[in-house]
Amino acid sequence: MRILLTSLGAMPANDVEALLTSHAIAVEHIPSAEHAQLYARTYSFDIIVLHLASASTAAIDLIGRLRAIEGRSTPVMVVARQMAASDQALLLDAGADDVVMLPSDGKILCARLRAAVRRTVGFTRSVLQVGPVELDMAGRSVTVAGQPVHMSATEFRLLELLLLRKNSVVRKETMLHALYDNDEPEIKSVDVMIHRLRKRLAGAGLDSFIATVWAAGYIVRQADEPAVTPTAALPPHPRGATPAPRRIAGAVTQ
Amino acid sequence: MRILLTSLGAMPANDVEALLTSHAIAVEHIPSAEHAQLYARTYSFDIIVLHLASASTAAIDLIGRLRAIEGRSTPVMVVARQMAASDQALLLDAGADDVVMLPSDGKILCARLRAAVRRTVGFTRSVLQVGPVELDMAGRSVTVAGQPVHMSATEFRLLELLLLRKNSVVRKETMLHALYDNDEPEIKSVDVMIHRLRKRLAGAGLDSFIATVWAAGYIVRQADEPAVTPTAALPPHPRGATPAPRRIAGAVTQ
DNA sequence: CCAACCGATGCGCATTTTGCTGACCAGCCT
DNA sequence: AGGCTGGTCAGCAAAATGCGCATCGGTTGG
Repeated sequence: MRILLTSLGAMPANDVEALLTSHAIAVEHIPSAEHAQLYARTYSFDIIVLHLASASTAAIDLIGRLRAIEGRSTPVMVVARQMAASDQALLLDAGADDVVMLPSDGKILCARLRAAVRRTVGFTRSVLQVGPVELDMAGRSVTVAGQPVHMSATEFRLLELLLLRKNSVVRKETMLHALYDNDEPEIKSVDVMIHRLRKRLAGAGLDSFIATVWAAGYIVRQADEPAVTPTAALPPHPRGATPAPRRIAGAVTQ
Repeated sequence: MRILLTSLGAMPANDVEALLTSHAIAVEHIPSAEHAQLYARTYSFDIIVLHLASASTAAIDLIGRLRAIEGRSTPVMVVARQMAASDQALLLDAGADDVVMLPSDGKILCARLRAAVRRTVGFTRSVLQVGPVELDMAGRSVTVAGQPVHMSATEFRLLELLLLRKNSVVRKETMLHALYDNDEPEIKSVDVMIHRLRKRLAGAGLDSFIATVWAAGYIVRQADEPAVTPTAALPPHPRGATPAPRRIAGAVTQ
């Protein structure tokens, strides 16, 4: 964990440094806030600890500037000796991730440092991607090669289903069951929805993204790791490849 | 801001509830931790406040389970009356986002709540900013392009909800639950509220800030940051499918 | 090798679902 | 009393959906 420790004004942060180092946490102590900004801009830290005397406007500005550094994700923790409650609230609202009053227990300070660092990592947006198609589950949006593509609700859910089950055949009955809670329409509607979905994708310049598996369903194949070119590698039809004449066995998802 | 308040064991959290409500923060108080888990699984909250007596293993388990609910990492704040430093550190390392000792100043508690919530959704200050819109969670004020815009209480909470959930679709049912503690009105009221909120923003010269996602809800999208997308450039494809509608409808980005 | 068959595809229309907007009325707080 | 707020309703507009029908294409059996 890389920690940048600095202070504003004439605050000696030596005691804080001693407290942290005594808990086996290495800090980089830059006494001048100006230098600290340069430092944080050049190198990357997990957290910035700011030793303050009061909640001055200069301090609030500094918090804002430190947070804005490096893709605005570095957490800032403020330590101070004495501070009014309203000032603490002010600093928190201004962007400080935590405010700790000194003297503080070393264990707590370290745990708070870890907590602040842990929080800022891990922004995962649920995006399914297969080839040029990206589907944002949270934002309910689809892009093909970066271009946004409009989808109706059912089309979206259908594409979501196919992407979740990529590389395996999805049967029409499965789609019907997944798309409708109850009151399922005729199975033919699935064909129509597939057709409409294909038309949407074709409108974005993407053809044959959803493949038809005859008498089984549909499939979206992941094309990454292109050791073999799937377009050319599709044999017309291996005549004797299917020993079972009527039932097609294979990777069929329920 | 949607807050779930619960406690472990026989801890009455009524004083915490009173403290928060006295600061105009609405909480949902579920006395039983078991029920609270079910509740958090069903609805989505911005933060879970957990009233503890001590750092028991049950408490640590509960924190882990609450955090893991529904994929979305809901922040958990622990409030307690007295606790050893090592126990506080334990809870923080177990996944708690903040630990506050009671009695605490209401201002600080609220500011810490705001800080914990905004961190987990990607904001850096308690002033939520998306495009020209700035919403001050602490000051309960809204500005559009620097100009203050008056909002009613419901409109403010609705906008706050949309901003906290930026880039993800908010369903109408979620809004209904977030806007009303009990006695929910009909779902159609959400349409009207959105309409009124849009009219406020339009009065400040801002159009199509809140986009409709058909059959799903509403969304506020943040224009993507200057991060360039070096996607393989596809030749411009002929498209006549999207004739640029007057009103943004459906799952279309931007 | 050919033809019949059956599933897949394409298209258009009528219907249903969903969203938008203005209006009305009932509380509530000045 | 009067304005602000908030819930409900009705009418309208738009999007989405289901289905019928025609056609295409592969599979299969002779």
